[in-house]
Amino acid sequence: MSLHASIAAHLREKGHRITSARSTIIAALIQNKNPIAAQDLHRKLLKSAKPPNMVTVYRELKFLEEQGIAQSLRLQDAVRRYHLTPHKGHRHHLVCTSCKSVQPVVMACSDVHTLEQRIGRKNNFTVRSHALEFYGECGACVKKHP
Amino acid sequence: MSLHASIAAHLREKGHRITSARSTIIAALIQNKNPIAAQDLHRKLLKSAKPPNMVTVYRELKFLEEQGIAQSLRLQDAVRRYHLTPHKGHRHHLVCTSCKSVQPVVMACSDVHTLEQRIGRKNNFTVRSHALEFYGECGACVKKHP
DNA sequence: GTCTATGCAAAGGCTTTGCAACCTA
DNA sequence: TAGGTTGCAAAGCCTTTGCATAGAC
Repeated sequence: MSLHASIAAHLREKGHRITSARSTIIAALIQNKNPIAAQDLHRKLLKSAKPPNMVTVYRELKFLEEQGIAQSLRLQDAVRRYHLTPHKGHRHHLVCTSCKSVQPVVMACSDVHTLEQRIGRKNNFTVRSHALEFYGECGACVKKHP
Repeated sequence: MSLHASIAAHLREKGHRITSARSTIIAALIQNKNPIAAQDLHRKLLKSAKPPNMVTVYRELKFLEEQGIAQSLRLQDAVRRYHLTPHKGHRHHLVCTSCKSVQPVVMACSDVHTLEQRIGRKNNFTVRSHALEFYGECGACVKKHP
């Protein structure tokens, strides 16, 4: 069963309907591995057979997050970006300050976890999760503007 | 010379004026060590002698950032928070998901820097800076809701 | 046929901008 | 006095909400 089909089955099981908008959006998320903003996703879908409304994209992404199928994050700009929930581990991000691309990095968090423990104890704070982003320039942009 | 006076002197030197709004806002930033949102700062200043306008607070914080006196950051909510530029090092943050407080943690970034190098090489990405936030519950909130 | 999901319009929250009046140096 | 600053109003951007209609099952 394809990823799309298994997500659809999961939703149907919960009593949700697989409409063309929903299907299109899920497909786009599967295809697009990097976190993407609602507006950008909508722009992309304008080329599709039956482009869903901007509002629908917002609502659908929020819905998929509630269902645990997608996750969202915000970087230093105020924009919320969504990506499929990875099967395991959690992601950190490489943000190119030049072309604004956001790229997930899957990596072991063990170093950060050690840090978490230390910081938590020192500050009387119970750490539940963390977010780590690296800002800089991606390979392509370094080539363009050396 | 107090911190406030030295900031004022620095700005005057650059041809800027020390108005009552500016002075009030700088004083508030000095007093308030944790990152604070424009709206919250404005609310606080309503109690002061001559409360500056909301718009002025926004403009002033942006100005102070341009002058290198303040720095801003955004967490997972879309709100921009400002704090004075620390003399050395850079800060990471403890964000309480219960009371929404944001607390800076000064810590050595050496571990993260090592990570930076590794990640950068592996992904063909030139890392220039990073942001690390810890989400969880502060001591007070853990006590309240155990 | 039922009830979820969609589209449209409008509103909401945070932040920025235009412009005339104000006030510091 | 001159020019940086302020306040007011209005607009901008991203996102959410209300409500009637459309469409999946």
